[in-house]
Amino acid sequence: MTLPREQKYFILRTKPKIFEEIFEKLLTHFGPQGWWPGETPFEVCVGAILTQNTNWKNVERAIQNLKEKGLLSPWELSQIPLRALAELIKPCGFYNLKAKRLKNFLEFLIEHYQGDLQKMEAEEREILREKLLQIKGLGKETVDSILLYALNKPIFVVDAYTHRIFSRHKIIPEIATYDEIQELFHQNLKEEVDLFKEYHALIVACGKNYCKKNTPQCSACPLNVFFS
DNA sequence: TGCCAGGCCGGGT
DNA sequence: ACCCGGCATGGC
Repeated sequence: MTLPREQKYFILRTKPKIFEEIFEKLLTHFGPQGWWPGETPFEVCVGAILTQNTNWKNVERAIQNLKEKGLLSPWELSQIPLRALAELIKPCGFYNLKAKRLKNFLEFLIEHYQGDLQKMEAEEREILREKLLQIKGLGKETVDSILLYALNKPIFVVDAYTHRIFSRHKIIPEIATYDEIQELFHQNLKEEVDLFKEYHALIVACGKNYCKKNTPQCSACPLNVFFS
């Protein structure tokens, strides 16, 4: 796939190293982020599902509730009734939906890997990705977050911030799809887990602090130096 | 007060 | 193949 649409926007022609340069600029500005904010791979999986279209602060509350009840492990969490689970994760919103989605993921994890994320990690990346995408409620971003941050697979996580920041700076077209954006990162970066982890985290930092939805001018953004 | 947040699904064109 | 409403809480 080669971004057949709107190729005129494509800045790589004149700035072939732009993806690496942006990473360096963000890293210098924000410093290392050390993502994902979670103590265990399982907590990362739970957080990835709960944070769908949701402020991370609210997700922290939900996770804290689970932690206090000692439910933050696959077997424990699979035992709690759906209704009770929904009640516990209420602070993160969409709680009925997300309770079911957690259950769907747990069912898959236990059925195929006996609740052992290390066994899941042993799977080949693309095979596992396709399997995870079959789970109802897990889309590309959620699955890729789990693959990268919980299972250490080299795959780039694309999110709303990635799309907004890179399209706003004319690096990608507004209509670019998830797959197209992801492929650009893969084509223009070394395929390293730590790089992918840090890069996505830095994009989120930039999106939260500067490239906000309602401030299109983005005046203090450290990336403006590329387009002055 | 209203808009936004680290999406995804299902039904309708 | 897109497009859109629904899902829901808490922060600013």
